[in-house]
Amino acid sequence: MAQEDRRSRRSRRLLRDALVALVLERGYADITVEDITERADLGRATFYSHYTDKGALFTQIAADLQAELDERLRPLLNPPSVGFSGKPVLEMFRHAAEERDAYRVILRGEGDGRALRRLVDARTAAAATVFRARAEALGVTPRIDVEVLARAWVGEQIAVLAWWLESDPPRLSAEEVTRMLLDLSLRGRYWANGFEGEPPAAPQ
Amino acid sequence: MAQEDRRSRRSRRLLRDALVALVLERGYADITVEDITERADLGRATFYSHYTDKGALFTQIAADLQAELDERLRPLLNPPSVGFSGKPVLEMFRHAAEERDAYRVILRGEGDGRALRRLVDARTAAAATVFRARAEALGVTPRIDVEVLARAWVGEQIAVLAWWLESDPPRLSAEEVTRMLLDLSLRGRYWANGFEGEPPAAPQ
DNA sequence: CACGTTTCTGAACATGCTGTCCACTAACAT
DNA sequence: ATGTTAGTGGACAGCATGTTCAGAAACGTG
Repeated sequence: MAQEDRRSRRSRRLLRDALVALVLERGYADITVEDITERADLGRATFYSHYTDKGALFTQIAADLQAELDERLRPLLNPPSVGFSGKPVLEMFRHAAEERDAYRVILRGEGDGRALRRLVDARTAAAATVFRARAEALGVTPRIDVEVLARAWVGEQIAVLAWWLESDPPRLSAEEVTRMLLDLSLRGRYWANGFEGEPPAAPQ
Repeated sequence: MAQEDRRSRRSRRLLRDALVALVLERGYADITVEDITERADLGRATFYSHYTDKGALFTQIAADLQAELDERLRPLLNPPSVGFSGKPVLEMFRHAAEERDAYRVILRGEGDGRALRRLVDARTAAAATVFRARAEALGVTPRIDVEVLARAWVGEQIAVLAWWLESDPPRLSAEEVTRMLLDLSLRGRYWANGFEGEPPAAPQ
């Protein structure tokens, strides 16, 4: 009743780890299948018995990560609440911290950026849905196009996350960064420099 | 006194255009040097008399574009003004509209995302400088870390720009999108749904 | 433990792209 | 008209790819 042969699991894990490590060191394009199997201490033929090529392994890694993130965000996005708690953002940052290297690979846009685009598109779609639901619940028409709103919001998150994951050691905690992101996003940069005393309280 | 042989200019331009077109069609990784020269209607040997490899051509394209953008932004960023006019953002959007295909290639993160990262880092550095100068001129301490502020602001711009360049035909003009971006960035999403009546006027 | 099954492995192979070289021709600037 | 520079096609070795196969090793199970 075992789900899979232990050797297969081991090999896949080794190949995955080897690819991530090598991409961080030398970049996706400069790596050969043999580099990967050498680092993983496996025969080259073993690679091809698991994946059709380097791209397939990379795609799998990205897809797994994406699925894991979606899984963790699901309970926070469903049902959609009207207020912005910032919980999904914090959860993404925590997930990224746990899977730091894999995230760095993807956020660097390795592999022609397909994986990154996929991630951004998924988060953007989710954000747009929330914004639309919120506008409808409040019976208002957003002064800013929802698509622009969602792209900007996700662009902000991803850009800051990418920077945060590359800084070593991190000057700020996940909680601090996401608090800033949420604050900035809700209240705007206008207040960011201390203009006009205390800014209004953020909504719940 | 001619700066360069007409044939060289012609070949470089043809190779450049061919690469950009092919990358948009099939993606950077799937393209061979022969594909490029075939599309450009040149001999393969000609390619190697101009560039060492595919990456060199790509890097050159990205560097040229970057230099052109920097040139156009220089007068708008120097000297740094205290207020946010949004002019640099609009100028970038206009430049991108003129060089749409080349921008799309770079913003998709083709070529392992190096070119995109370079672009983002340059704009982030410029933004951070402006933010710091502004905070100092006003004698205030920003409530949000300047690095986070700059990363978020540039991430917003780039994400929206990438989306805008891919939409066809564009639903919004460059002026409309940049106005939204500036508005959003200055006043925040808190007001974006029509909360609390009129938001405060943006600073000059 | 003993069994049948699955995975790993190294070697060999054809294929395709790379980057270099060269001799020849065409296009150029003056 | 002339000397110079660029483009061309062909040939070449080098390297990574993806496939195949038969033997060895590790596995799950009863």
